[in-house]
Amino acid sequence: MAKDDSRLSPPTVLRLSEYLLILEQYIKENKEIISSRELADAYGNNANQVRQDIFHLENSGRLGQGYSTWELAEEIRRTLGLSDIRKVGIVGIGNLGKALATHVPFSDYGMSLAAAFDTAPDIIGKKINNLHVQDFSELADTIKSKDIKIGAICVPAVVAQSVCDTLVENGITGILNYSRIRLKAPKHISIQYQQVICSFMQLSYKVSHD
Amino acid sequence: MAKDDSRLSPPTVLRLSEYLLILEQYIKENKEIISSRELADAYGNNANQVRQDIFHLENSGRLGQGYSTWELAEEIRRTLGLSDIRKVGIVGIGNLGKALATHVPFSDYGMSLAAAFDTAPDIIGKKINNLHVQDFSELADTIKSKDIKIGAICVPAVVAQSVCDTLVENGITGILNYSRIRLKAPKHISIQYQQVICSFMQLSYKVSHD
DNA sequence: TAGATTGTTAATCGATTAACAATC
DNA sequence: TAGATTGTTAATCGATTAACAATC
Repeated sequence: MAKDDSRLSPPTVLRLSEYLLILEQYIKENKEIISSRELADAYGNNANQVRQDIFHLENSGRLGQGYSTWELAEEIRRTLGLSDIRKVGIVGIGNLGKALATHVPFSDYGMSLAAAFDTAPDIIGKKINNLHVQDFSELADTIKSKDIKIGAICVPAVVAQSVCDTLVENGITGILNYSRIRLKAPKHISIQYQQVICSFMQLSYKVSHD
Repeated sequence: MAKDDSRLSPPTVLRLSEYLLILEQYIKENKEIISSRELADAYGNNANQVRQDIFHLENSGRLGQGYSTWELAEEIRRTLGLSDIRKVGIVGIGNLGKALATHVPFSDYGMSLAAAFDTAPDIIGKKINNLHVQDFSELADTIKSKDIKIGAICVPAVVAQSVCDTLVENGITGILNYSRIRLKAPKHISIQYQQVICSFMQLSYKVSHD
């Protein structure tokens, strides 16, 4: 039964995560079945690509009958490593950090927000999403004791690298970087860049070529 | 002189925008020259790819001598359509919208934040980054009179589609979507999805395969 | 000059699209 | 059964990597 374990390509991983959002919508509306055609229409690609993506999962739909929305959602979650709760920590509770902490539905997608850190005295101790913002100096202890493996960096550029270093020293293996600099880290650390200004620039290019 | 005008590929456009951030750093540090090797080291890819990306620009470095940081930056800006100021409007001034409005350095990259909208009475009228938050009902008039072409949607999922429709009706051609739903819009509208939870999921996959 | 480094073509690799037999 | 739809292979397309002559 075990399909060959080779890595999924980044574009496929991205699309699978986006399919999941669509599936949740379907599930909420009590739709139990979705075809590759429907999913493609909702996503904006084509049925061939949807099937090819799903083909890489270990098991999927029933020949000729479409996919069970919740079975497919579950399978995507499992494949993305979201079956046992992944704990996330956010460093920097400015507007952006606050937005992540309050609006990202971690628990709907197999994750949990386990800690939030800042250095500003007027923010430390505040409650946010059932969590007390902790002093940055407690970071090392907390991420070790809570076994947090993913960190989101939402601090100003000048301190981002040092925050990164601290996270790495204490066992974080995945970093989501919202700061505006490239981070240096050992190769075994996965870094995902999420530079807002770059999205606007990409859009600018698209807009100017239509 | 005109190089063939064919579109740059999305991965190339993304990288170019990211190179620009690195170049700005170099320029700030008064470094005038950068080699493909250095840029690749800073970015985390290889010199071949850097040169291949730059090759698609109309003009670039000097054979054997590396690239002038500011000439290359300027050329990237030009290519991405950032030479004449692109006006951006943000809809939804919650934590996320506020973060975009206050922390994204639009003006450093050939853009300008020209308007911000919300529906909450306690937010409307507030000053944010030299801009008064306007009532959503003024959106149509404002984006037409100010000729805003790019809109960022930072509203809750339930109203995102209707905001999108309003933007499209009034001449917006590029949309940055931070809401958690897929938007339906005419084909000539460029939509860039920026779903935060999906970045976390991608990271989860990476982390679980190391 | 010699070493460094670009511009550019060619080769490789990987992702998307197309096609269709198998199945319900 | 016939129509719909999947699983899966093959063909196409595009992006990355390698290589090197040209140039400073």
